Amino acid sequence: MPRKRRGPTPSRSSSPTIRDVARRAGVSTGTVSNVLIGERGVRLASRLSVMKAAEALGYKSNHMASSLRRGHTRTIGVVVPDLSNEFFSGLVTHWESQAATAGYEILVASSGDNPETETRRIQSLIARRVDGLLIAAARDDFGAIPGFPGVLPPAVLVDRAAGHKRFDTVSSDNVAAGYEGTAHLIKLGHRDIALLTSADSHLHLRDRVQGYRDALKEHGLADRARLVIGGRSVEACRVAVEQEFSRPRRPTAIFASTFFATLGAIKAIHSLGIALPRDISLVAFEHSEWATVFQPYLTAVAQRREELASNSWSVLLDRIGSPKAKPRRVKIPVNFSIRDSARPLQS
Amino acid sequence: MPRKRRGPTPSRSSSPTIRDVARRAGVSTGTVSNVLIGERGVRLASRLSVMKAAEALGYKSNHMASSLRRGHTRTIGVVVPDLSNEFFSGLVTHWESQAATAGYEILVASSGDNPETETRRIQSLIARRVDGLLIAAARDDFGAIPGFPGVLPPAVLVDRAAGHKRFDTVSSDNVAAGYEGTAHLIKLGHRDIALLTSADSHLHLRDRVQGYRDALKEHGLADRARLVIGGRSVEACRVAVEQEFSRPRRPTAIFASTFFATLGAIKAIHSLGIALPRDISLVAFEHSEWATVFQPYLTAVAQRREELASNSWSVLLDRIGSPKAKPRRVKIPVNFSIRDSARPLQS
DNA sequence: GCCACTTCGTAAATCGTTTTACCACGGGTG
DNA sequence: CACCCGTGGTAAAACGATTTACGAAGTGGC
Repeated sequence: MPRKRRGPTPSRSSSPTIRDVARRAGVSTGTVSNVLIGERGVRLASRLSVMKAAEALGYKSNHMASSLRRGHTRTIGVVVPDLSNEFFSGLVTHWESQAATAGYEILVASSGDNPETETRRIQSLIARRVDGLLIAAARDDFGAIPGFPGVLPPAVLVDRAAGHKRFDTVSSDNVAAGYEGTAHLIKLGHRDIALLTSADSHLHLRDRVQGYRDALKEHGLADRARLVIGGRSVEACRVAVEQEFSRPRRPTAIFASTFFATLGAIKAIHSLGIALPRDISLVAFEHSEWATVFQPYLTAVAQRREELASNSWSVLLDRIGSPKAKPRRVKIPVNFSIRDSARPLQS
Repeated sequence: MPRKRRGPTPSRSSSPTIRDVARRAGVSTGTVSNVLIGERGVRLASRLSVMKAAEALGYKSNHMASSLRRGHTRTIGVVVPDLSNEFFSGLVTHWESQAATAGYEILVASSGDNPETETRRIQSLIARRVDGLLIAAARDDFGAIPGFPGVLPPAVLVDRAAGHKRFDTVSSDNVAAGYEGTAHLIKLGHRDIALLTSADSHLHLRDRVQGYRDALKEHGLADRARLVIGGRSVEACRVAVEQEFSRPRRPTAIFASTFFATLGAIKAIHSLGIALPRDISLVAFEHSEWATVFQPYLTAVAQRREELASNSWSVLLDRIGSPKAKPRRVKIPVNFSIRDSARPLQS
């Protein structure tokens, strides 16, 4: 009783659908799908006519519909504290390129290093049913979020929250970073070394402090530790350094253990009228092309962004492939480059 | 004859659906939808029970399904040449924050400043049915892409391809930028001013050159133009400057009209052993926090990233709202800051 | 008491794919 | 010739939401 036909659906002005293609090629939508996806064999004649029809109509598969049916979106959510920080934009750049070659797209979200914002942004990405999440977390205690670990899609914690119990993590060896920079300064004869950091709230920052302390202790300088906690801005770090310098015994070297700390320390040195590296030595944390034009050329710790990115990407894909596997913990060494901003102590 | 029930669908381990919520609350899915969207009135009792059920189940609306039905994705595609360039990552940062507050998400794609890659990436974003596109284009002639202008969703061309006929455009006033920097150097007494640029292939770069020429002409120096085309990397620009300095009459000032040009010029100046700003003056293009610690403090043109970003965002939303309106062309002034790297010419 | 109108709810259609279940057709085999 | 099997095709059932069409109450006016 085929009298009562399907509603007209008079091919709206919007994109052509698989049905339009099927109609034009004189086959069913199933066949069109098979041609386009290549799951099942299709006779050459039909295949050709489908392809011609698709071409003629300028057909583009609707990703929404396809995702809905297949149950995955081929989309990865990326959450970073601050995209305008070159370290994170570098990570995202690498991820984007990995994604593009693997047929994925990435949704990026900024947390502003704020746990509440981060939670909201992650929720939103989950609602969009991302296949996976790459997170440079704003906090170390990820499991504590109500209802989180359960419904979270496969996720990898990058750079932050190393060694979390329930997630895969990929991060730099921050303890070694702190150790190496400090040991270098000690070897140059420095005894009063200030470690400048942005905050003591994050594990990865505390790890750098740990490395600093380890190096001091190893050289019998444990009681010489001078921890300066600036804040999460260049200005805050500058102020902190200036204050430190107003105290009785001035440090002869500064180890700036974050990007903000690096810029803040340099600013303070300028404003105090001290000569770098003659009057003070500096070991920096940096990721920027600017560092190559800065004088003196900075002795610095640099994280291997590319390795961090590519490792976390493949760990995430593995995790998507086998959700049940035991969480992995990848640690990436850092590069330490000895250049001109740290000099032997003049006695 | 309700004997033959619907298939069981025994609530897989994955996310709960609206049907699960409906079942638990003892209402229909339509009602649940009405509660959650708030389109139609629902009695308080039902509303409450729905909300309780949704809460208990941890229900999160499936964005794919909803997009498919509603015909929009609340997703904006963002295409930039290079995300690790601070200028673009700054734009994306602002866009992301606008998006987050407006309930959108952004898909980011890098073109590598390569037209073919750009086309591919845009096609992919279109397949994902983004509601709009923010594009810092890799080319000026956007209409020439086969089959493009037709199926393209609402799009705004940002920073590049200013004044395109068929698209909205938002960009800096590059002619003014070129003019202002040059005029400043002329005012300081310089007559041999080299303009260093990365390429002559892009309109926005040619505009800066235009401003440079305008300023020269206005001061009767039209025949003193020295255009140095470096390349799209710091190194290429450095080499170009060094070559320029090996020619008979050395310039007394450089106007670096891109980010790469700025870094390249500084590197060249260092390697040539010239003193900045004593022996040579420099006007830079910059966007980085590093510039604030660089000495001498750079006299520089800076684009207003935030205005660029917020303007393009709202133009895009307008365009989505009224697709038929005439293309708009927004031009944003630049900031020119006189600081220490350009000095009066010593005669 | 009857009619019109509002309010609230439901079933089913729809969005555009993919995939399942089934069928028709030939060709080979025993 | 009967049977089986592989191939290529189709109709229809998903996927999970929104929205339409319609019906059942309740309310108020006359």
